[in-house]
Order: sequence, then structure tokens, then C-alpha cells
Amino acid sequence: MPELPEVEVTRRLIAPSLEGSLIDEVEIRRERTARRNSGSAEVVDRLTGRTVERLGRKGKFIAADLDSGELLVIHLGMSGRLQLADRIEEEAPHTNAVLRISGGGEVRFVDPRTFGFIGVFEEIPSLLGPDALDALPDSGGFQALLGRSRRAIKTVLLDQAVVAGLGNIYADEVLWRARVAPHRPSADLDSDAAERIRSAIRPVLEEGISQGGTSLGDLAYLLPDGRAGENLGRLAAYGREGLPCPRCGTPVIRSMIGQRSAHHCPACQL
DNA sequence: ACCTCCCTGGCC
DNA sequence: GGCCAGGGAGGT
Repeated sequence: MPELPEVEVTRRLIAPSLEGSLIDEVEIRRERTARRNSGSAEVVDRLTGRTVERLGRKGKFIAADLDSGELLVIHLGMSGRLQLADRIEEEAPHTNAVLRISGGGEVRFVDPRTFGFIGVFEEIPSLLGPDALDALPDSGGFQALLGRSRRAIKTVLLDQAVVAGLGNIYADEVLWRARVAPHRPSADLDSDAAERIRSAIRPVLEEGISQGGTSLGDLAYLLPDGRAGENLGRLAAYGREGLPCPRCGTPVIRSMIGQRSAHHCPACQL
């Protein structure tokens, strides 16, 4: 499921086609895809004829500056992906929106579970903390963030208003690398544990990016050119229930934290 | 700060 | 045929 690494890989791969390009036609095939605006007509209206200036990202949101001064915002939800294609190529099922670019190419928004959206806004329509990759606070600032909450540390890492970009896979991986158990209350962590978490975030995300993101088996996240990301084999904890911890060999266990699955090593994550 | 909901394909 | 996956918003 698209988290920061998958969104960043997607952004990098579609940027050459979109930056500086004119969006000359927009089709929203599924009304739900435009739900964050008043509807598809508004999105089509505010997007058609606009030029994309810079294609950025904050957390899991792709945000493109338009020549109108507005922002094109794309969120992949849990099953969304962007696909670069020629107009003659056959469309994948669940192609919920298409942005046609002057010159003949198009960006397709494929999203089977429809948790993603495309919209045009003044600002990103969500409260986001600092980006986990680009703007992680220093040690003191990070400790202060964690000290403010008594929720489980995993829940805090998933809270986009605290740090933007981590989802269920990479939160588990960060905590595994930091040797911290996911259910521990955030505010109970000592400064050493907080710093291990902080310093695990960047390498875990960068590893994911360098592998092209994590494609799972089912409704796979795929790169814009159709390839699968190869980070799955690098995961130490997520999805590895019953398999040996790569660090100590103890079987990884799966539990539920805040209605979400969590995977960790009961022996070396404390 | 917690719980429920949205939605669909894949799997048991 | 029913359950599960899960990002984020809304309600309590």
C-alpha cells in the first residue's frame, strides 16, 4: 500500500512527463475520486488547460503547483497508483481518472479500493506534521513530539499530524530497526529509544525508495511504468508473522494496535 | 484519543 | 458467503 516511499518513487517517475506540461483534457470516471472537491465537474474545470509547474510531495500527498496558483493534489489511498501511458494503450481495470498531457501522453489514476482521490485546492486538505523524509525534527524536537502522547508508539508514528509519511508497513519496519515494541506508550520511551526511532526513519524510507517501493502480492502497488517495487524481500517485520526475526531468529508475532495489524519481534524489540 | 466507516478484490 | 486489508475523516 502506498506510503511515503511508494509515493516518492511515483512522483519521481511521473515528474518528467508532468512538469512544464499542459493538462489539456481531464476525465474523472468515478465520482468518488473527486469527493474532496464539490464533484468531478469542479476538478475538471479547475484542472483543464492548466500547466503543471513543480511536482512535489508532502507525506503521502502528491501536490503539484499549477499556473493558476492552485494545487493539484493526488492521494493514492491504499490501492491507488499512477500509470504513465500512451493514449492507445489499453486501460487497466479501475482507471478512475485520466489526465491527458499535451504531446500525447497521459497519467492514469488506477485505484480499485477508491480510498485515493484527486482534487484541486488552495492547500493540501489535511493537517500534516513534518515530512518524515525531508523535515524530520532534530532529536530534541522529536522527543518532544513523542512525549506528548500516551498512545502506543506505533499509533503515534501512523498519525500524519505528528509525522507525515509513515504507513503500516514502514512504521513496523522503523520500530523493528529501533528495537522498540510497537505497543509501548509513546511518552514512556526514554531519550535513547526515541533517538533510535528517529534515526531509523530515514534509512528505512530510503531503502524503500531505492528498491522502488514495496509491492505486495494482491492489489499490488506498481510503478508508473508497470514494474513491481522490490522492497518486499527487504522487510524484517511487516507481513512476517511466524518467520524468524532477521536479527535474533525469534519468530515474529502479529498483534492488533488501534484496529491495525502490527508485526514485531518479541525478543529483541522491547 | 478512541471507534467506525468508506470500498473492493482476493482468499478461506 | 464472509472476512480481511487499510488511510484518513468524521463522530463521540
